[in-house]
Order: sequence, then C-alpha cells, then structure tokens
Amino acid sequence: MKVSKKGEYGIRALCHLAERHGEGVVQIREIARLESIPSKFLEGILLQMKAAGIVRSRRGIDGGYALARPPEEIVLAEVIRLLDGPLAPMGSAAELRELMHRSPRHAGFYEVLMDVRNAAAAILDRTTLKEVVERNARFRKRAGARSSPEV
Amino acid sequence: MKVSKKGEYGIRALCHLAERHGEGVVQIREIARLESIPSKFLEGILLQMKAAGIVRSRRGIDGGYALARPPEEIVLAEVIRLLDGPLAPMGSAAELRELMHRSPRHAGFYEVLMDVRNAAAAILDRTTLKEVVERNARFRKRAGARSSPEV
DNA sequence: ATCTTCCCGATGGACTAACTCGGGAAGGCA
DNA sequence: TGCCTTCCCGAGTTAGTCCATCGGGAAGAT
Repeated sequence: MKVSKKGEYGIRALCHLAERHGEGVVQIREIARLESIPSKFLEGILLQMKAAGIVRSRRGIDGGYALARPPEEIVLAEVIRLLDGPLAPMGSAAELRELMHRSPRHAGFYEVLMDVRNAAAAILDRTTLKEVVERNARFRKRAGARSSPEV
Repeated sequence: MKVSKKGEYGIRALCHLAERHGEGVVQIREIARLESIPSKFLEGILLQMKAAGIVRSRRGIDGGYALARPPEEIVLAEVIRLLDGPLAPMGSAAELRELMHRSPRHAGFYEVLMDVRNAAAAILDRTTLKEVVERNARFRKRAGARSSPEV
C-alpha cells in the first residue's frame, strides 16, 4: 500500500472540514491556503470525494464543501481506498487470493502479504475521521505548550 | 509500502535458493526459468542482494548463487526494505516522526500511518525465509492433492 | 585458450504522480 | 437581466518510477 500526496491532501482536507462540521460549507481556496495544498489539485480531489459520497458541495457566491456524513461515520480506509487504491502491499486482496490458489508454489509468501494487508485494514477500517481530529487536537495542545507557531 | 515486481522476484528467488540450501550454488538461468522471472532483471536483483550480504556468488563454469546465511536468519523485512524501500505507507518511519513534531496540526494522522507501518514491520520482521518456504510447502501439498500441474 | 558464468552501466518504453490551464455551468445578488 | 463568485471538468505538462533489455567486460574452471 502507498499513501500518495493525493491521499494525504484528501485526508487533511477532510480533517479541516470535520473541525467545522455543522457550520456550513467552506471554500476550496480557504482549505487550500490554510492547509498548504495546491488549490487546483485539491479541486480534483474534492470532486472525486464528492462523487463517492464522502463530501457534498454547494455552488454560487457562498458555495463551498462540507462533509456529507458526520465525522464518526467516515473511516480512513474508505478515503484511502478511493484516492490511492487497494490496501494490499501488492495488487488487491482479491488478486492476492487469486494468486494463492493459482500458483501454490508461492502461496505461503502471498499469504504473508495478505496478513500485512489485513493488519493495515484492521487499523484503517476502525479509525474514523473524528478520532483523527481528536488525536490531532491532543498533539496540538501538547506541542503548542512549548513551541512552534503552526505550520 | 509497496511490494514491486522487483521485491516479488527477489523473494521468490530466495525461496528457490532456500529450498536447496546446503547443496552448492544454482545458476541465474535456472532460477529464471523455473520461477518465470526475466533473467536479465533477476541478474540485477541478485547482484543487489549480494552487495547487501543476503546472497553469495561464485563465477566461472560451475558458478551460481547461494544464500549467504541459513534461511532462518533472513527475514522478509530485510529484503523488502532493500529492494522496495521503507515499510511505511508514506515516506519512512524517520520522516513520519519528523513530520509529527514538525507539523502537530496533523500529527494524529501521521501517527495512524506510523501504527500501520509498525503493524507491517511486526509481521515482516519476524517472518523468516525458512517459515515462508514451510508455508509454501504446506500449500503445495494441499493443492497438489487435487489439481494444478505447477506454474 | 576458451568456454561459461557472473558483473555492470546505459537505454527505452510504458505508466503514474503531481500539478496546471482554460473554459463552462450553476447559483446568489443588484 | 446581467454580473460575479463559486464549483465543475477534461486535457495537457513535467518529472520520475517500473519493468525490462542490450552489449560488453571480468573472473574462473578445464
């Protein structure tokens, strides 16, 4: 599995929206500026997440984006799968299973890869956006107490 | 983390060598043929593993490759790190740590990624080549009993 | 001397990542 | 009705990586 810039930006943007959940929409430009994300790139990412039902939008003069669901109902696995593909370290879970019984000579190895993907999936499937935001807040407090002016 | 063809071929070749451990060297061409790996590609991979001390070689008319250490002293993590880079899903463990205290705003997210890399590392650091070969054998028996003529 | 093998750098095509451009469509407001 | 601001969307660019191949050179056995 690999989390690309696209995936990272996607999650960061969702965190931003999660923090303001319930306060209406927020514009691409604002997210891009505050999160240091290239805005045209972010545009495409949000569009893709909208098509997937993670996020909703409103156009016009007071338009912008908001979460389509509450933060505790969005899990990291969903957005990473969407933006960066399957969680398995090689191919997808289905392809690994296919390989295992198509070439039993190396099935043991593929089985280990499957174990790795299951371990990753176990974490990412139960980690909600809400939890990530809470974790972020905890770190911000801890670090903000002694240094660093926000980056 | 991503296991590429290079990593897959590397492990498959090592398994091949592990099965014949103690019986002298085996040639690139033979490994390539029996494991369906492009031989020129395999050549480079073996060379890299030799430089890393995983494998040793002998040239000349009866040359070839062999494991540099017994199969129970080679772990998957070592070869995957060598051939495919760090196990973390984004950057390396060190870069993730760096990010966490350099931008505490998203440290929670990076921490989750670190958890994922730790889960992967836990599996791959304790899985030896010997264990993979044993697992392979178990599958071969199970499947060979009812079908498939080796691929 | 002459095979056979490993050693090693260079190259090439396909594909992806990470952006960027430019224009179009929807929606609020005067 | 315009007008402006926002989202919508396809196409293009640049750099880099993946997978593989070529061609020759060096070491070693007989």
